Amino acid sequence: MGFMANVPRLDGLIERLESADALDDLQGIIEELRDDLGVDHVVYHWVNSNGQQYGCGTYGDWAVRYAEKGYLRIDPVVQGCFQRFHPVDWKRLDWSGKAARAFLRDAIEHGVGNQGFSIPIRGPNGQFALFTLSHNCDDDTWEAFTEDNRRDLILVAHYFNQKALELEPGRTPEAAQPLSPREIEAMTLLAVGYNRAQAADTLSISEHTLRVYVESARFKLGAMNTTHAVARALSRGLIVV
Amino acid sequence: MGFMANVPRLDGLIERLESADALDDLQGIIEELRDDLGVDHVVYHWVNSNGQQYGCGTYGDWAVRYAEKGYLRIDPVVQGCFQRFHPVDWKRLDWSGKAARAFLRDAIEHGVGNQGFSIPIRGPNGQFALFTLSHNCDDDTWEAFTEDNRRDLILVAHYFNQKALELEPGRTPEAAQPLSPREIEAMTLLAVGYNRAQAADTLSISEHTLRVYVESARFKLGAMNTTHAVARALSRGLIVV
DNA sequence: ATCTTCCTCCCCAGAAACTGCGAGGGCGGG
DNA sequence: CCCGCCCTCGCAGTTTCTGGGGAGGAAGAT
Repeated sequence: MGFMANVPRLDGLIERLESADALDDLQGIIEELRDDLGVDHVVYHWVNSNGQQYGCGTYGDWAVRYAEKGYLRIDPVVQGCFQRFHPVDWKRLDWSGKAARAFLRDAIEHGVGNQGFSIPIRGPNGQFALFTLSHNCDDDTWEAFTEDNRRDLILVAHYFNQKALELEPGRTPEAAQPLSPREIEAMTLLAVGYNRAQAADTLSISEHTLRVYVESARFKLGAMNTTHAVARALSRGLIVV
Repeated sequence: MGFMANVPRLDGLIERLESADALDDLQGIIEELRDDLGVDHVVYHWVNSNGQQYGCGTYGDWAVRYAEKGYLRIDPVVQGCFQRFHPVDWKRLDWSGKAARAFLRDAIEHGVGNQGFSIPIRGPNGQFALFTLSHNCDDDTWEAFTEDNRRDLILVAHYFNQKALELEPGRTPEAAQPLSPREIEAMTLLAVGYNRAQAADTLSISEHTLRVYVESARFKLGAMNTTHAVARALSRGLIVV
């Protein structure tokens, strides 16, 4: 397999993905993909909304350092992809800011390539993941490579996330519990700045009733207070502001 | 051309999608895709969870009736796809329940095919859309057709949604005034359920100081209260919970 | 037919958050 | 050098939220 080849045997890869039945298989598949592509790193990174992370890939100790340092909060790749729909070249992200530059320096020192290409993927309940390629080369080479493989990579990322969703053990049971229509309305109004009286008035119900909805939603979401509940509902995609 | 052909000229279609610069172009592209595929209907449906909808497709008056009747709330396709990641054949959805069956009967009476295949797509800020094919044929034919075209359809749906996101008028990227590091920490802690005392303690500052951060963030975000501010910070990707 | 879930309404007291006032030191840019 | 922004801290009064009760009707599911 040569240097930065096109995605090879896409069919075979996706078939292997579909027949995988353990997270360890994913690690193997991702390493195979890295070798076939000829890039330095391939990483799948699950950004769980409660701060936990799951990932597999070829970053090695950088992944450990990343988690230890809490880089998730300042990583411009995460920040940028979270607001985008399409795959993004790292060069197009906002690397201004002291923290971002320090992060980048640290990353490169720990073996991450100077080039990167990340595909955001979103699933139900606000799930968010990143499928990332990283490599060391010049801009033109990287540009050509990503353009050639963009569509195939989108598909691979999609199937990879599908399998990861299936296999992920931490499928929070409480996340499955949906909110009732009234609860959604109530939470949405609170999320856009209404206080309880205003929200109740908007829904033409008593403030007490609205309170019941909010409490019910808070219970379902496992939240400690209203702000927490609204944050969780937003993170899980149950409401939209 | 012909009956239910494979996705033809995928490259050309995606190129047309990428060069589209108006929502009307999308309507044309979707009609072309329907003709090329040889299916009865192709529909792109933007489901905003606050009740607003945008769609384009070939449903004609059914789309109007759908909106008028508020079918969004009972449509098993929407309900089912919202909880799923992968494309889904309508047969695999839950059609039990009186409302669902009545809805299905009404749909078929208004020209919707007895077969359907819907691809859920999710974008930033909880955006959710459906890309749907519908047709009239037997189960085996439909099964074979969707299996053959699954990957191409996923890609088309992805690029279609990307363009729809670009062209959607309601995209007001409000000046994302950045929060200071301390403000981000404070808002993040509140978003994960801490109250002000706990958050202040965690940051090793006085509760009053924390309050100042929250007020400052609230002002920057144009929010009316803490809950609102946290919701906005989350929506704009300023904090990650 | 029964059971669960949802929607609606009520009271009260304590805890927490909001509003508005003010103050000082540090750090970087014009 | 001054201006603006960030970080830090205090008091007091008012409003809002939280948590504990209870209660009845309507709809859908088993």
